[in-house]
Amino acid sequence: MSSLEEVARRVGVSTATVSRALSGRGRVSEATRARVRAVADDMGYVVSASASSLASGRTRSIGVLVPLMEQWFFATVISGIAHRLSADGYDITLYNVTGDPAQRRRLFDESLRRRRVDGLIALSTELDAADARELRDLELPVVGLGTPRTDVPALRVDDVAVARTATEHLIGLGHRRIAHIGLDRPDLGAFDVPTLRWRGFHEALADAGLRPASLAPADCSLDAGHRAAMHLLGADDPPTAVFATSDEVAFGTLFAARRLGLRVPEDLSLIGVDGHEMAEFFDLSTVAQFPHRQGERAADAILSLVETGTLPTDLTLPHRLIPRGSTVPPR
Amino acid sequence: MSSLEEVARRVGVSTATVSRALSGRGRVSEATRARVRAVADDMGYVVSASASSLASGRTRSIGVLVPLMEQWFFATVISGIAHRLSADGYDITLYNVTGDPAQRRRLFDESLRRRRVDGLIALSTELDAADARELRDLELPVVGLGTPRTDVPALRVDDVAVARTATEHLIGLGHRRIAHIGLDRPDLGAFDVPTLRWRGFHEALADAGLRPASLAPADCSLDAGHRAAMHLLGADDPPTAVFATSDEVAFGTLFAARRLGLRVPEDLSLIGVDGHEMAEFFDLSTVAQFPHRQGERAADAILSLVETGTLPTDLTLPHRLIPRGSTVPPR
DNA sequence: CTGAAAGCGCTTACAG
DNA sequence: CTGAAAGCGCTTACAG
Repeated sequence: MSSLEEVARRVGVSTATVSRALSGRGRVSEATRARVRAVADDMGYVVSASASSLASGRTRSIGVLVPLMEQWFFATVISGIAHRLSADGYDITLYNVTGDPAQRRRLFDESLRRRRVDGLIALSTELDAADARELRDLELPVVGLGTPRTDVPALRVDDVAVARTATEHLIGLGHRRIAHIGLDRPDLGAFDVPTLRWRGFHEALADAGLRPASLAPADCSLDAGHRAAMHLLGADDPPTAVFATSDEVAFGTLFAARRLGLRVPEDLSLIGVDGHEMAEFFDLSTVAQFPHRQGERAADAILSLVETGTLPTDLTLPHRLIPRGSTVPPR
Repeated sequence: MSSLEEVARRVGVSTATVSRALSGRGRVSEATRARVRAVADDMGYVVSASASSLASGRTRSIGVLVPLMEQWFFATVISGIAHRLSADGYDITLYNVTGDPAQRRRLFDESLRRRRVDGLIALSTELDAADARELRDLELPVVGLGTPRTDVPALRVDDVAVARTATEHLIGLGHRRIAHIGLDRPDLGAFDVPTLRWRGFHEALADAGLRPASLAPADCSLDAGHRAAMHLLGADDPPTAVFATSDEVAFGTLFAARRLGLRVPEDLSLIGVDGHEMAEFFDLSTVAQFPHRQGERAADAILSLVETGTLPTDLTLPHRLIPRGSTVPPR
């Protein structure tokens, strides 16, 4: 015997009424609703997710596509998403997207087709036109966060402005030989985060009549930052200031500087991006972007899309310069 | 019309046969199976998660209870879990457990009762007898990881041994005034991780005929470690060595030492626990415990419990001393 | 090896 | 406001 049926029997109403009373959809008299609630609570009854999903077509679960969940930034975004979703009674299903194309195919062709989620948040995941079409065919709403500009709507910080802010901070302090550790030789037609930061860096320098001292390639990890910085700072005539594309890259740069006997900020000014919790301890200047809040905003957006079919009007994410001891005028 | 029905119609067999062919359960001739597969692939057909779950009682999803997912340690464990689960076609549902008792009640009384998952991995979450009973009533298999000793089976590192290893390393170097930054005044009846590490620390000192120089309280975060260390190291007659209960606490200690003008390792030897990626850059000695692998092991265990009803025989997790530059003999 | 049919536990038009 | 009943899309004994 189904439990809903048991509740109905005990209260003396139909299963339809119990369903309405418990879900809040459809009209039920206040008295009936109260009795149903009381009996259900007493029995410890909760609707079965799969039965409810099958009948209603809604799962009350949101999927999150995430590339590197060990990184502080993504872990913090996910925490923000979870915080907001659980407040609305939604579950969160994690899909770890690796670089492996076969795994990615399986994700799109199988996992998402199983319809276990009502909507999707894609974190820094590149969705090409085919992906976007597939999601549209599945009628699966998506919201991106830090995704390159594609056909799917996305929340974004203005990464060009972020990079300009950081770079102009260094210029304003009097630096003239400024290097970037982030993306090298970007595809100028691209709109991914590292490319946009590269662009902002170049624009700020150009506006000031400066040319980049050098550009060291690195992805966003500590390790890559460290390697790039060892290379950059170990060369002849190193820059007096570095704009790192993330705080983790900046940490790597810090370790490299220390190993090379360069002092920060005396010999080298350094600024990152993110507002990493450890940046404060390193006394690292940064452009903060509040990832926990970003997660909440992304959750708001996907819930709005799933429940009302509309997106919040403002999809812009804030950022803020936080100057600390790692950036000073050059000697 | 249901899609399974559509596949059946196209192949010219019953839906029962399609179901068997696609799931691999029950006998189907190889020829039939191949035709069904081909048509299903061609149509892009994938079973509906909710329909399949409702009919079979299995969700192919595992829930993960996690207290602090922003922390590197937990994020890395989850990544290991996800890696292993996705290889077996299982989804992962994240349940963020906060300190809020109401949220915790909701988790047990509602979320888990919805039966959206086949099993549960509890990360460092204290499950009391009532929780364990509730899970048993729900017939929801659980495996703990880093959970205090309770009624639920759990994978564990031997935390007493971990702490002994770290402490004996310091003693072996010749230190006599050794402090612990971790738990202060533990409940000696408890078996949670910080308490066990506290115990190992004390045992190692006692065996060497030493007494703890001091004990500074801290939870496992960078911030708490920093605060505790400022207090401990700023006092008269500071210790010559510190055993920090985690690498993040050790980082906080490192920042505190720097702020107080103490040099590591010249003025202070320092060792942590975890094997944090950043420990290498800080040249921090540590007792590594391989969280990614822990996640995989936990996933293995819950899958085994869900699918065969048995646990792997060995639930012990390894650890290993990694001596680095932060620990040297005292002056 | 395969099919007919019941059933998993809900939700939701439809009718009153 | 409430109920009878169909239906959501599968799985699985049962029978052959």
